[in-house]
Amino acid sequence: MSNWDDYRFVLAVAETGSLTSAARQLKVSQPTVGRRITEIEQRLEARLFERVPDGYRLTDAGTRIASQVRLMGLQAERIEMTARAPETRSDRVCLTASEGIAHAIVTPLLSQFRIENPEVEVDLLISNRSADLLRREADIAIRIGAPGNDTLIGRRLGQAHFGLFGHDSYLARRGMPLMPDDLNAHTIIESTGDIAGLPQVVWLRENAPKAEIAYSSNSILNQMQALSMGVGLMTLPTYLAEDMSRVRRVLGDHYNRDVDIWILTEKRLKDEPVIRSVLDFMGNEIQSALKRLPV
Amino acid sequence: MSNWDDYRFVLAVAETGSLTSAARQLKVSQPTVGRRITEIEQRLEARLFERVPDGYRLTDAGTRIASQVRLMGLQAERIEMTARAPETRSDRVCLTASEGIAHAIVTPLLSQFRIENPEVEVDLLISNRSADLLRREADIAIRIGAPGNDTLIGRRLGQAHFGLFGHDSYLARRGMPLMPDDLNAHTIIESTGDIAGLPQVVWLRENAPKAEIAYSSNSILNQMQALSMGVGLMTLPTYLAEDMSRVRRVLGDHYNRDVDIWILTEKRLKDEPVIRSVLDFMGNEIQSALKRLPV
DNA sequence: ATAGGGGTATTCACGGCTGAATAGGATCGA
DNA sequence: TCGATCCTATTCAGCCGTGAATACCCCTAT
Repeated sequence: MSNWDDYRFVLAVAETGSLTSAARQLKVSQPTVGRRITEIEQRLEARLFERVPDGYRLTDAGTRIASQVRLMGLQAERIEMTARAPETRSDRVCLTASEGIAHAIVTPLLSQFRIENPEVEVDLLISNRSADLLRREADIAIRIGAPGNDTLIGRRLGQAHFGLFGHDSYLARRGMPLMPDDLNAHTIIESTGDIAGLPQVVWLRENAPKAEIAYSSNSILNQMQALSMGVGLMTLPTYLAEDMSRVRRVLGDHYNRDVDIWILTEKRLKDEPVIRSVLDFMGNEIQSALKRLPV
Repeated sequence: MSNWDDYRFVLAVAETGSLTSAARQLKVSQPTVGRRITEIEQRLEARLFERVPDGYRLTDAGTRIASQVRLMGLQAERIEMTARAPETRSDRVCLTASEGIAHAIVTPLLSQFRIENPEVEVDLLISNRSADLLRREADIAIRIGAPGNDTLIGRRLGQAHFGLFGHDSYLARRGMPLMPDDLNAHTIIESTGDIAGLPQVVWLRENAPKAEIAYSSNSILNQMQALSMGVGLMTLPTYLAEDMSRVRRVLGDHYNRDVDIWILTEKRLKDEPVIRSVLDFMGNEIQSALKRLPV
């Protein structure tokens, strides 16, 4: 990992198509650009540019890398923006939760919260990446699993229960699986992206390696849409399943996973009164909501 | 915009807490690190570190910037990963669309597509950032707006129509707004995050600057949940509104925005047969689905 | 053919960045 | 109180990366 600045040169050459014009743009000399490029090609052990008579052209590998570098450039710009932007701490609280938790638990609670605390504005950020707190894109997170980082603190609110579900139309067509092995002859709805690594998802994938995958997405709510169209079987927490019509649980105790739900915040924020009020309200309400759930 | 490499130094000092140990980690000398830090502080015109007796500590501004720099570091790592990873092209097609389009249009079409093309696996990525194609996290995007980048090509599929909607329970309680000005006495459901800048969202914000914001989120489907609980008024495309019960349109022609829907892909990909099949199927089906929509 | 305008590769003097050395401040424990 | 041990700031010789200059390659228009 050395010299990020070289990437700036890659970007310029990729954009302008020649060392000379890249040098003009970067306000350095042409030999310098040339050297930097060969240097980074050696470091990455990959040929990024093809030397053509009228300049430098991206190779296939180079194209792939250049698109990544472009993002790095955007991030560099964002840094400068952040530096120039004045420090703001709004009286607005940003809460983040996964799609499913937000849909079934947080959104219904939020309107109640607003009635009791009309002066607090709450913004709900749907996201499955737990980096959001550290990035300061959110102030409070409701997540599966304990704080993984020591700048975060939190409180365990209870458990969510996951089961495997199918729509009546699917089950009528394909029959009801009775044992985990039966899943290999079934069709499932798969999770990808940020939610691909959740334990309940991994279990299904490992126990039904031969099952056909009919639909895969990073969005639980969209998976539920596919579920209710009878596309396949799907892992679902009971708090989402109980509101769906004509969907029933399969495999019962053979597929039964419990996960801990936590409410988290950054250490620095925990004593701010606005944060505190959301933290306490949401914590208590979700805690009792989780207790009411079927197991 | 100069010398991205300085950010690497910022990161090291932020992590280690002193010039000396950062120098050790970066395998350069302590004065070099010190110079680079003061240099970038001057460039950004911001004090990133506080000089404390036992080293350098991030200031508040520094903390904000450091978290951005960390992302740049992740991106740098990703570049190196990309460079080392062998070129792979799976037979899986990744499609990306916004939450709402995915929910109402793409998911229903996907099961049909699978029946006609059982050999093609399609993965659906829900996202509102249009960078996904450039990042190569997805192969095909269905988006609002034309390709903004010349490595992308696409085809216009038609228009979606946006209106302002309220739930019966809300309208009974608060009355029906008749003119745009009336909105200032109403409560609205607001879009934040990636979808905050969409034209239909901006229109509402500008035309109802005094309206109370009852709920704000980056997820349309969660906003719809709030809408159906009668929390407030909300901007919605007709393809989502038509499936909601007890929700009716307000302001009629006074709030009426049309946006173009496009299907996009990267130039290099457009001739791959697998991509082609998804592109054609989705393009045609969405095109005729959009034509059937109420205006 | 040939001149001219695009480009890259190579050379070499030089200026700026680097690092070793050093001075000096703060804290801690004997 | 003093030495040890962290740390930063400053200095200055030396080296490395830079840029002007140049050779040369390729293409095109005259």
